[in-house]
Amino acid sequence: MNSFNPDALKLENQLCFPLYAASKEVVRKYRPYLDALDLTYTQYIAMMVLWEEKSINVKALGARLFLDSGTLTPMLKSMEAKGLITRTRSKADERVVVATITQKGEELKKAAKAVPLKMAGCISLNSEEALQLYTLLYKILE
Amino acid sequence: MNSFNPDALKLENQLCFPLYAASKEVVRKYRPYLDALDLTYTQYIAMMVLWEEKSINVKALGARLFLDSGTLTPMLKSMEAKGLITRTRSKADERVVVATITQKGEELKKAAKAVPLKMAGCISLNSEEALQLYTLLYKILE
DNA sequence: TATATTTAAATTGTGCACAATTTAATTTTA
DNA sequence: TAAAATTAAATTGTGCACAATTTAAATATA
Repeated sequence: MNSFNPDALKLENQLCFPLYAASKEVVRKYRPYLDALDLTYTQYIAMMVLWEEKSINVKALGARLFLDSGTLTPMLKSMEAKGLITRTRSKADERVVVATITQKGEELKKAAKAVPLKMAGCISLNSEEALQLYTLLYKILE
Repeated sequence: MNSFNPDALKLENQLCFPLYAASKEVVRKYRPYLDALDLTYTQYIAMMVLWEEKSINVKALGARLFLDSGTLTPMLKSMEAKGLITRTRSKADERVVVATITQKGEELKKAAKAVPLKMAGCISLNSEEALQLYTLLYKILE
């Protein structure tokens, strides 16, 4: 085949573009709620992992969040500076840095509990559509 | 109601997170194809608008791409430096800056034509799922 | 028609994101 | 077990992304 769809390069025919735009819009809508917690969006998803795991090394956190050390190292340092986590080298393997949630980090969870419900109200999908979207997105990620 | 779902703050229960992660992964997959065209992803979606419209002002472009002048001004300057567009002040309204595609910008379309098909091969959705995802994402954007 | 308001870009400043490289520790293997 | 290869974080450098402010032009209104 040697001809191409002439509309293939139209913005409205891209799947990537609404994905890119919707992602940014949703993160933007989080901002006022997260500002109140003094968290950025990236810090918020890192805190979700830490509220669940209590302790995790940089590589494993990166695998969960699809982020590398270039993004995580400065972010974790800033979270440490705010007292939300501690960063310690693993005794068993000095290459590994472990982030551990602090009491202050645990306590932030109380204030964060209201965020998901507030956000749900900002997204114009019903629960069936949300589940459908969730499933399709994870299909891309796997 | 005064109790909350205890799992509401788990990463795996968020819709925002796969949206955020999938968007980044898809943009990352574009990189090798766009590097070959000397375009960033943001420049690529701007070029899609310009291939279609030939000429557009910054505000209208921002409305199409969900981007503001803080992002567009430096990006359009860099596209101008590469010879893909010209930037001119509107005669009718000196506040308005119009980006217009050049011959070189038009010619880049030939090389770009293969990109959408290559990208489609990178996304693990069939055409029905892709349409479903497209529809859900635009529901969020409206 | 002066003055106030609104509007469009540009500028400034902060924080991601990520590729590429570096550093240091650990593991392999010759 | 010494050298090579691998691995985990950190570092470096570039380019978004966006809030907030500034500048300059156009429009509204007193």
